[in-house]
This record gives sequence, structure tokens and C-alpha cells, in this order.
Amino acid sequence: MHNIIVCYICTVKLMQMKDLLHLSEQVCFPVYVLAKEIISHYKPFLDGLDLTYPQYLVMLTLWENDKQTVNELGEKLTLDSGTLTPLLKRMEVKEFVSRIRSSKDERVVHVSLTDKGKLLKEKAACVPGQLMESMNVSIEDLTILKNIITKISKK
Amino acid sequence: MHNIIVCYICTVKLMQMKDLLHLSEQVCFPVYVLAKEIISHYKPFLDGLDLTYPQYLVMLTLWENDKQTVNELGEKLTLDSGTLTPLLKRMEVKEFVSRIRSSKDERVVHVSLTDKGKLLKEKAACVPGQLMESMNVSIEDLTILKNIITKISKK
DNA sequence: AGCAACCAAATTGTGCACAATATAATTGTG
DNA sequence: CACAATTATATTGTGCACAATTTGGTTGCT
Repeated sequence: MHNIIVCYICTVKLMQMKDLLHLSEQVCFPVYVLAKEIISHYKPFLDGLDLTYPQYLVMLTLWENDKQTVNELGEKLTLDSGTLTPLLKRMEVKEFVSRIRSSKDERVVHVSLTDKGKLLKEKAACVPGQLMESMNVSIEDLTILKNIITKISKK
Repeated sequence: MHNIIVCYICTVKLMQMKDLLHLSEQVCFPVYVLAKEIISHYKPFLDGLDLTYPQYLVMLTLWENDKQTVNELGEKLTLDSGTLTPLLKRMEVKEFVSRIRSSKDERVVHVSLTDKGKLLKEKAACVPGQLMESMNVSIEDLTILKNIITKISKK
């Protein structure tokens, strides 16, 4: 832990103005690569559940709070209807969710878990643990990553 | 800086088993969102260059080292030919790159910058600075992020 | 030389991701 | 009550991203 901190401080202190232009390139690209890496680590476990990563995110959201509108899902996952509508239709074909248009306001579509979708939660329970093992990362590192992203993203 | 470090240590110490189980979701989802956020911050600047973010990555790679094979680009950017071939064809139509099949080994395609592609480097020089301003993030935070991702990704 | 491995790109197919637009329903205002 | 503004979802079009397969070329082995 201490070594990491010393490393941060040294890196920051040693940075010259010249490097400033270069730095943002070297930061944004690794984030983009890491996101793809993470999804590829999920893949073997999610394959067993017949879910893609974005579909898994929808299931996580619904397991936490069943019956949500497309809009609510989109806000929580930062996805628009152009992405969610076809994705949810594929999940409906697999019978993990049902899409029911509201009778009160017919513009609204409610997305709910089917029994099969609810049951899948048990099978998915081991995914986080398996993932952590597969990524082979320490809790400390993950926590640092989580905190720094939270700080940067909250803008 | 010191506050952040104290915060990490406290967070790690205070974590409960229940939180540990969901740590992967608390990290992986934010990474996925941050990657999308960064690309959306690039968009207004890259629109002015008539480049998408993955196309910009190809240009960065070629500006650093002109004339590379599809394979070399794919390794540096972690993209396969199914992604790169159509992407490079679109960049060829825009006349930023040329694709020339090797005469020595006709399986190999060399990708080079056109004059227009080389000239674009001047116009792109201000992108990193503009992006930093648009994201409104400190160099210290970016450095921490970069270091922790480098540590996690190198596996 | 002949032929099996191997290799580099391209192709095909599925699934996001998002901008722009369309459609239809609801709400607010005079 | 009419009607403009707003809202929620769907649709369309473009561009990745990656797995699986194909095509054609090269290399190594006997």
C-alpha cells in the first residue's frame, strides 16, 4: 500500500509541462481497454447464464428492484431506448423479462422479471466471486479504482 | 492527496463481507460507464476532425509510427480484423490512410498515413488539452487512475 | 518437391451504443 | 375545450466489437 502511494506522489511531482498533452491520451485509452477486458472476463461466466454483459446489468437492476420502466433502466445504466428496446426484446425472447405497456400511460413500458428471470438470480450469485478470481486483483486495488472513478465520474 | 489516501485506507478497513461480494459490480460497472463518458467527451472535438474515437486511436498510433500492418494496429489497440478492416476502409474513403497489400507477403496489408492524414496531426494537437478542460479532472486524479489501471491490466 | 501446419486478412453474423427522427400519449395554458 | 409543449418509447442508420469461418499465402518437414 505504502509503495503505491509513494509511486503516485513521485509520478505527479516528476511530471513536466511537456507531458501534460500526452497524459490524457495515456489515461483515456487504458480506461477503454480495461472496460473491454472486464467484459471479456465476465463472458465465460455469463455465457453459462445465457446473458451478455449489458443484459446482465439489466438483470442486476431488476433483481434489486423488479418492474421498472425502460426510462428508469436507461437512466440507471446510462443507455438510451435505441439500445434498450432491441436488447429487452432479445431478453423477452429468452423469457427472462416481460414487457408490458402501461394502461394508465400508454407511452410507458414496464419491464418485469419472469419466474425464469427471478430464478436466474440464484445461478448468478457466484458470478462476482468467480470474476474476482478470474481478474486476479486485490481488494485494495479494486477499492482504489472504485474510489478514484467515483471521484472523476461525479461531475 | 493525503485525504484521498486516508479515505482509501478507511474504506478498505470498513468494508464488510456483503460489500466484498458486490465489489466487482461496484467497480466493473463504473469502469464501463467511465469509458463511455470519456468517449462522449471526445466526440465534439473529434467531430471537428471527422474522426470517431476508435479512428482517432488508429491515427494516434500511426502519427507515432507511420506504416503498420493491420495486425500491428490490432495488437496495439486490442482490436481484431473484424473491427479494423471496415474501420480502415472508412478511413481510406476519407483519405486519411492508404491500405497497400504487401508484395513480399500478400497476406499482409500495410496501413500508411496520406498527406491529408499527416496534416491532421496539427489540427489534433489541441484535442488533449480541450479534453482535460471538458472533463474537468485534475492531473493528480488522472495519474492515480492511470497507475492503478496499469497495475490491474498488466496480467 | 509435396504437403501439412500455420498465418494474415477478410467476411459473416450477432449484439451493443448512440444520434436523429418518428409516433403517440399526456400535460399545461389560455 | 383546444392545442402547443412535453414526455416515453420505438425506429432507423451508422459505427464499433468480437466470435467463427473462409480465403489465400507462407513456412517447415520429410
